[in-house]
Amino acid sequence: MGARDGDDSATAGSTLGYALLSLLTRGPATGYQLASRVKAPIGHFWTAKHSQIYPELARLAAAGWVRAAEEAGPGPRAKKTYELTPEGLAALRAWLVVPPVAQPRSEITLKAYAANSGDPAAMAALYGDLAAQAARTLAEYEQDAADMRAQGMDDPAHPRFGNYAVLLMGLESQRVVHRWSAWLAASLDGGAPVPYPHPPAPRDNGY
Amino acid sequence: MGARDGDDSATAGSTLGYALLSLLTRGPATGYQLASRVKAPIGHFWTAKHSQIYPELARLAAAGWVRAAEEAGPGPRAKKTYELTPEGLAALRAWLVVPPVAQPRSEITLKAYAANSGDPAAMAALYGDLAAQAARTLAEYEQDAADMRAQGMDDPAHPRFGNYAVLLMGLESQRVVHRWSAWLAASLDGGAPVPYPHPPAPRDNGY
DNA sequence: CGGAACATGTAAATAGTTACATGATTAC
DNA sequence: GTAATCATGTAACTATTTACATGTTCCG
Repeated sequence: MGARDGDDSATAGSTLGYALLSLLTRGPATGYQLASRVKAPIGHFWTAKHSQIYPELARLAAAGWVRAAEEAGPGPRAKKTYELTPEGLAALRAWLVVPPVAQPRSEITLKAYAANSGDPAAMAALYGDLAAQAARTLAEYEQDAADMRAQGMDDPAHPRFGNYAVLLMGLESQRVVHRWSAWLAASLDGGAPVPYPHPPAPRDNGY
Repeated sequence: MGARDGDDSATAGSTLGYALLSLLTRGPATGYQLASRVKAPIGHFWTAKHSQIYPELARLAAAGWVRAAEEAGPGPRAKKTYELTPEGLAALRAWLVVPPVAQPRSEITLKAYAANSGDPAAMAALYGDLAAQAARTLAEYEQDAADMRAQGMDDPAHPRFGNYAVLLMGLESQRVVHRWSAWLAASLDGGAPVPYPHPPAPRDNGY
């Protein structure tokens, strides 16, 4: 129970709800716009289809966390532009400092667990492709990160600092996928142990 | 449609189903044992509760991908020990070489996206804690990896090579979480741009 | 004129979590 | 004796995906 049953201050939200509130801190948007905003950069770590977004926005509105302004829209229904309310911002702020519990999931790692049961050549080809793909994505992200730094987005005071932080995590993740997939492909191809290319540790920054 | 409707060769499985088949390649097990096997090491990348595992095993048995041997069990019901059938192994092998599509999800990265909306000191504390936790987990995994290498598990011919591959991905992931969380904490604490401590690239291995 | 982008919804199904329910054996 | 471990299930709910449904405007 607990969710949206009259008492707005005790209302609990879903992860997607908070993701939408986060997106609305960048400015008002329609459900349609949120569906595209959810693609970059946070889409690398959380996704949702419009069929999940629309009902969730209705719940957020019912809880008083967002407010909709209606206009005549292109299709048969009214276009609704949502904005964050002060209550929504307060709810978001409270959620931000709760330690996260959700476990990460990775299908490529799951497949690697059963590597012994697969055809070694076919699996080496799969992981070789994944490594190549990760290398391309990595190059893209490195360019994006440089552009962002040029705009001062690496400053925590910049209103879109969060975009930069998420991009850096995406960049690091692609780097890991690249290195690990390439190692796995080489191991399966060679049929003998291949040492993992651990990078030397960078200097410590005190944490 | 297509799922388990009579024609066993065209049967499509769920990701959890394939995860259970993978676990059964390590030997027969009860649902209860699979629920603990799913914890380490693949639990870092895929989890399931027993309430999801039992019905899924029933579906796999109906599809002919696993076979159950019944014995009198401790509780009111019979204990069922499942083993992989040749059809199950064939299905697993077919799934292994299909490029994965599932997007990764990460709640800590999602929270970082909204970093500007949170209290900087509280968020720095949260990410500092996450960095410290990741450092502890990392040390554990490094010990585990060394033990596995001592047992020859880094050889792709070793029957539990997959465990080693998954552990390496876990290790790399913790390294990234540690470095990135510490960088984020330092940025939020300082209120000014902090350069990201990118490690120097290790030598290339051809992929 | 045809297709892409804009715009919003619902229905049905699958996936996953939390809570309920039962009972033996073993270790402290 | 009481808690943990072994062992299996179901019910209810929440989360997510896929498919259905509608209609405009703008670009080529």
